[in-house]
Amino acid sequence: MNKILVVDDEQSIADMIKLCLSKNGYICEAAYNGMDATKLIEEKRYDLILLDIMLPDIDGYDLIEYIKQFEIPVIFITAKTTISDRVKGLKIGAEDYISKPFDLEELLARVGTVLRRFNKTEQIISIGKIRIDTLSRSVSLENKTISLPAKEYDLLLFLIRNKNIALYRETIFEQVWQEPYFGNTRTIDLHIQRLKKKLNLGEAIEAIYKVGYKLNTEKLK
Amino acid sequence: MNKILVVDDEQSIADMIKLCLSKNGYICEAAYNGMDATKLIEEKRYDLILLDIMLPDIDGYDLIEYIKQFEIPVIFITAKTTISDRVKGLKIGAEDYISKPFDLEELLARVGTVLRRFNKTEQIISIGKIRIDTLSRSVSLENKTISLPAKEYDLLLFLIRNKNIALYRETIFEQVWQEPYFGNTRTIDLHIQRLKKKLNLGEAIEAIYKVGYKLNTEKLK
DNA sequence: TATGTATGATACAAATTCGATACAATATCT
DNA sequence: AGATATTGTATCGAATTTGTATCATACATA
Repeated sequence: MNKILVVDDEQSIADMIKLCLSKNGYICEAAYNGMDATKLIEEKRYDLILLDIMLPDIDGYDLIEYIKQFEIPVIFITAKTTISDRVKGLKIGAEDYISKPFDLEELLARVGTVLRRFNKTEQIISIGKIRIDTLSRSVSLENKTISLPAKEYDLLLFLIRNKNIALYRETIFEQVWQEPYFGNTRTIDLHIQRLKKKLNLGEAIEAIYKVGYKLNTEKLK
Repeated sequence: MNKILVVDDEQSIADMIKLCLSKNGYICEAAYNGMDATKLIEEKRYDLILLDIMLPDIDGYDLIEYIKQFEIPVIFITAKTTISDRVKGLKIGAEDYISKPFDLEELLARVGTVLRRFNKTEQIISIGKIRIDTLSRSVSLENKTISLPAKEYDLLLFLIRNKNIALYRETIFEQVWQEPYFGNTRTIDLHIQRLKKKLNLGEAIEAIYKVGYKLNTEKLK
């Protein structure tokens, strides 16, 4: 469970975000001004901070400077959308930014991405003889390091996080490739084959005819 | 089978939603005002309620308060899209909201998500000696895994979800094959036969002369 | 009971899918 | 830039699924 702090002086917005995140499996707290935020950050270990740059008492850019020492990733929430603001935010150390008014779906997606990027989720995943270190993005099979390119790694992680679930090609593509799926492409199949070969998953990754694939943990050797 | 109540004073919209949900495997009823809604909610056990907040006789926010005691998740349908409305809706206990005009696909997706979140969808379906895991898309008979191709699997699920109901070939075809039915084809019969054979359903799947088929659970061994 | 039609059974043909391989296009690194 | 690695497309063939055809049998109804 990841802990997230929302900092926004517009209480309604902070609460909405908090509610949304809470409903989606995060532990979430809100602060309505900069001072409270700093106190909370010192007290607790957050995995991510959502920060409105326009705060009444403290300048958001100062606050992010302060947060840096704790090595907590930050997503900017901002009404300002000029390029220069974005640049300033990102330059100064924000991991991402999102402009008001925003879609909660979008927010969730970004939160997920940043948390994953910082591997605030599980660090070591072991399954069968495969071991994944999400921090270093390295994979080993029977203690021998296997080098996996980005897409194959992402696909593997997705399969493992959804093990024993029949996954439609569409789902796989949209989650791993992050683009809409129009069918009639063999890209997924190719990558599946490569994974099977490299990690000896010939048995465990089952093709589901006309549907997609499934990682069957019972067939792991 | 999930039961869903749609509450909207715009009768055309309520009916459209009802039709859409019915066609997609939900049991759906509609209420066109708040009073009728409360009566229905007391009578029957719904798995989900789609609620327009702008009702003529009862305030939507009051209605949701009333629904709380039944622990039924609610999705707001709203024309209002201001942040403060969303906040109010979510704060007060709605699981999600969807703004008019909305896409029926989107509605279906959200309905599915909320039902899943509340574990209202059965992941495991057991019927007689047959057991289906809808997540892994696997079927077993007396604990032996039976591999079913896509169409047969879909057909089986449809029969089970509509057990003890006489199903017209037309209905079966349009639901399982998702294309219009022009008759004069034996496709369904074939698939029925294959299911019977593989799953020992010779008795239970009854042919209804000139109509179609019925899965009779009383004749399950 | 006779008759026309509907369904069951079997065989077979058409269509689709998926694994394998080769290779071209991109991206990354030195 | 050149080399290397990654990523995706194209093609082929085997296996599977899916649907049609055919014949036998069962059924409803007159």
